[in-house]
Amino acid sequence: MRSEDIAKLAGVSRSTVSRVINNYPDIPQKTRDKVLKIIEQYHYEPNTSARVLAGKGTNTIGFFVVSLAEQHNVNRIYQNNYFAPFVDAVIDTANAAGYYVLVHTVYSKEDFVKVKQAFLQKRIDGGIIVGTQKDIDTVRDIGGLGMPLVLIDYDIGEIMEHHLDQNHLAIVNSKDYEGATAAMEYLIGLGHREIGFIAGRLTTFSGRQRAKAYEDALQRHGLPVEEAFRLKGEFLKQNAYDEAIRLIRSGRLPTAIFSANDDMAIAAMEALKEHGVRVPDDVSVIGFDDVPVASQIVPSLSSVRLPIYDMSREAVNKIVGMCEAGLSSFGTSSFPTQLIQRDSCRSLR
Amino acid sequence: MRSEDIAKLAGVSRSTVSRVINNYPDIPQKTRDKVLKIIEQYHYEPNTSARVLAGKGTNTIGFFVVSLAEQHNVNRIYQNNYFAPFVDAVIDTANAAGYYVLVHTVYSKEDFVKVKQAFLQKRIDGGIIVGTQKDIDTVRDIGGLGMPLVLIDYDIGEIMEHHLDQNHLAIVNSKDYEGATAAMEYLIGLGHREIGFIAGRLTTFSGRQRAKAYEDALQRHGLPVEEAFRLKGEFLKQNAYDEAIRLIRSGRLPTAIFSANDDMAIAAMEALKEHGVRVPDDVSVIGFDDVPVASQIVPSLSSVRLPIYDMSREAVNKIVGMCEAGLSSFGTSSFPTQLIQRDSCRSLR
DNA sequence: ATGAAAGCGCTAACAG
DNA sequence: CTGTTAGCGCTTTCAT
Repeated sequence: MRSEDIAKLAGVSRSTVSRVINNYPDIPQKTRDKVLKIIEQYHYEPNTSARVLAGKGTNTIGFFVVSLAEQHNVNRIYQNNYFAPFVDAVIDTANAAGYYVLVHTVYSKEDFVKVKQAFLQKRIDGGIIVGTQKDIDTVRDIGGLGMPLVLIDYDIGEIMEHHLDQNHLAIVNSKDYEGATAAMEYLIGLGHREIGFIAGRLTTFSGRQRAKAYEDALQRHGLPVEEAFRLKGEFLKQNAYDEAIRLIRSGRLPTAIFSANDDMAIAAMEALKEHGVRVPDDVSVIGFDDVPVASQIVPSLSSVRLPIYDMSREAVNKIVGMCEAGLSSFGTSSFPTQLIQRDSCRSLR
Repeated sequence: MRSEDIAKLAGVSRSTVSRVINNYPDIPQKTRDKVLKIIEQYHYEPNTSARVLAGKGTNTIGFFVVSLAEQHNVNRIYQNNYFAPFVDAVIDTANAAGYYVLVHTVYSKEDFVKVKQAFLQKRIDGGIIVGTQKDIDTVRDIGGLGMPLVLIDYDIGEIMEHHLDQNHLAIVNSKDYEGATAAMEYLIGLGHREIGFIAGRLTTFSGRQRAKAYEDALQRHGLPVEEAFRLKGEFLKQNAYDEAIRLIRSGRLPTAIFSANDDMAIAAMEALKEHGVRVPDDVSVIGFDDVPVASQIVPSLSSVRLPIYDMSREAVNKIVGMCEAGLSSFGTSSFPTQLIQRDSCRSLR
């Protein structure tokens, strides 16, 4: 069933059918109804490819989840408590806005060609990327295509510095620095002076912000900076677990550990537990992200809540705005986080 | 940049460019290289809409997640431990097979028109649906379109009974009946005779299978069938929590509870804990799905593991097979489950 | 207010 | 082996 068939059945021309479909104003109600009736009756739906080829948008956005470090992990992002909510929230919001969503995962540099192709082949009107590495090439590559792009968790400084075209680019972040600072102030307020840190991927903006907040807090309060207490977790459970074991074996433990995300905090807690170190009695632990499990484990994990739903909605709104109105809404939206106090931290006072 | 531009630059015709792109055999290496070089050089990518319009496939599959009961829950599927892994596994597998994935959520009957449109508008070559209700209309509607369709968790009996065209339809299930039976046998083997059940949505195939296995097990062992021990959870945490409270207040508890999924089992455990009922000391609990959290809570939850990754891969393989070769691979693939014993069940002997 | 016709970028007979 | 040509189904000037 093509528009021409509808046209014949309704006794009009294809142009008229097209006008009805696209809600052109100068068309009498009578004609409109006549055409609409046939369309209904035959369950006609215009062919998307033809419409796109004739100049319409695809009404589809791409959502790209970048997780380069997890390349060799079979249970990949769905074991990752950070990305899953973004995927769902973006889909929900975009669907509600009448957009289809093409979701693609990026585990390797090569996967990026698929992302680029999605744009270049005109499969999507615009795209959202989450988890981008501090890799200006990639951003320039994709951003240079001149198509609407929203980056979730990216340093606006990078963009400015490299003079990227900002007309179809937007950034959505969370206030990670503030959130991490809140976590540190909380621990310090509880009387902790020896505080360890499990770092995330420093190639991500949030990873760097959280690390910097840790360092700044120590310095601000004149607390000791122990290299041995600084673990490299890369946002991954396994790494955090291994590093925690190493720390335990070293014989010297801090009184508190701030982890750059909950997944790693939980992994570290497992390691501690297995070695007879009690949380929070011996060591306090606080995470980041406030993933659903955080409240379900024992002891429940204190954390910093990330407004993932708000961030996702903002990202979708921005991309839709750019796709439809050609709105060049450059700028960073930064969403506040919230300290969630639970049972994994104890006061030393 | 269009194929014509490439043609000019390479000194050939558009057809030749097309032949190179589509890997036609009868084209000399020299010509091929010449064209390929220009394509590389200009980062040319053929316009998907044009290719599709000219008869090619979209190389895109749709993945539709149906969760009708959660319509009014803001934190929807990403709070759902059952769907999230499917989403990710399908995307991963399809991406690896060179396919793009259009993901859409269905929370209401109206959302189904979006699903139908995705097919009718030729946005996808085929689709996978998970969570379909026992609603043959929907299946007939979508299946009647004549496009490749794979249903995850659906009763093949429904298909047969209604004489649906089976040439482009396949079903992928897990052995829920066997899995639920294993869970029941496990509890019974531990000496439990009063066993409660938290039912899932009986409109889903797995929901019905799990319920039937419960009933059959009781009957087979001549155990009492207490209506009061049969809770209606609809696969939702909140319902399970509320029902558990009701059961506790009734004053009579079974010695064990089999929950049709882990989310509900965990919710029930919370309710029990809040009312001073100890698990597994007072009541043993076993769930289904073996979601990641199951092993992380205290006590760790015994469960039945679902081979989500295998099911997803099979679904993708089937859909890809049907899309590419026009393979009419009708039939049901049914994947075995695995009983996972943890700390939430105790022996009464 | 509506129809005719050109064209979007590509593929696939058909010729040669 | 390669070029010419006719669509694929729709939108959109341009006429009328």
